[in-house]
Amino acid sequence: MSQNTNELGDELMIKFVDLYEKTLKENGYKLTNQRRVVLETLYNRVGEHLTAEEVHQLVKMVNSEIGLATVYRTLQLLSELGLIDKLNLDDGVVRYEIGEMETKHRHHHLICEECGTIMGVDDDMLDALEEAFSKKYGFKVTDHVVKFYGVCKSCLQKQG
Amino acid sequence: MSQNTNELGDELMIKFVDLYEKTLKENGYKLTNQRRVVLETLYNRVGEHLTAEEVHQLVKMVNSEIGLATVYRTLQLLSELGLIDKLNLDDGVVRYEIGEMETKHRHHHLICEECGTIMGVDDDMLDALEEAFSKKYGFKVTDHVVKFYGVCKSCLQKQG
DNA sequence: TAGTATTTTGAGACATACTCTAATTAAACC
DNA sequence: GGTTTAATTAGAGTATGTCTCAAAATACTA
Repeated sequence: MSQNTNELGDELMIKFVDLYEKTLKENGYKLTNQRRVVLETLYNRVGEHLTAEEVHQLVKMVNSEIGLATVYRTLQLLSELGLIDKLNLDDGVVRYEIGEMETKHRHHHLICEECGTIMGVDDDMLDALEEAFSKKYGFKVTDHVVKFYGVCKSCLQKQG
Repeated sequence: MSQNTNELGDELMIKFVDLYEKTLKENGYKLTNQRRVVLETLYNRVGEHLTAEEVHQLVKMVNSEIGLATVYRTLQLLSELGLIDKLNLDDGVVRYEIGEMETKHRHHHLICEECGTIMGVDDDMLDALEEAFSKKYGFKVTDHVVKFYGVCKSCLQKQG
């Protein structure tokens, strides 16, 4: 049985997994089969915001032996390493997503309160704001989380 | 026994509770004794970021009969009505805070990763950003949550 | 390649923040 | 004051997420 679950030979995915393996190794972690499957699953769902439970369901389709605890641990680890993004919408579940390889992992979210759609938006408009805060409050900003709530384009259109 | 737990006759607090009662009534809710105690407790802790459990502890000092579930419900309700702010730092507990009456309840937070201090910051620097998003993505922003992580002034000084 | 040390995993028990239920109590409105 | 409606209490229940520990996989060394 192949170690790699991607039988189609998707070059991009291989490149992507290689890159992530490098980061794992640099931090003293191993790219296990389970971690690879989680990564590939996320890769196949770029732009979606999945809960640990959802990831577990998807992952089990590839390897039904993988446990929920492993998925939780893996998502947490990948998130700590900055390989994936964690998103908390205050609805009692934490979501994770993987970004495009090229873009920075850090971005904002537009959350539609009508249909629940979550849009990831890459934008560094906040860099200036960070500097302003540094000066004004003597606070050295190292990271930020920004969520915009509102109504998305398509819901606005439906409302007329 | 007095209905009002504030025996000192703090005019500001009375004014404050009156204002909040008005908002509750306008939305079809009653200002019960329990809700008043929760409000007064928060009022006495302006600027702090309390968990439901902490609020419950404080509230029980005034009226030991008040249950935890009521505190949870009250905090949720007040938050929905915009009377208090909800803050999620992703550490498994939701915190609540009450703002000064004069200032808008919506503000940003600076979270020090060294000492855990949470600073509330009133600033409308994001208004411009909201407009930019509206134009760029056709997304009508109605609210936003912004958290800055980093190192606070006093921790920076300690580090030298 | 065999042996050893270190990580990682899996299953399920566990922890904990929060919510629901149903009977009781309190508040609002004539 | 009596009626209606909303709110509260206590504790059982729910759900997300974590911990434990034996077993397995991986990396390291000879």
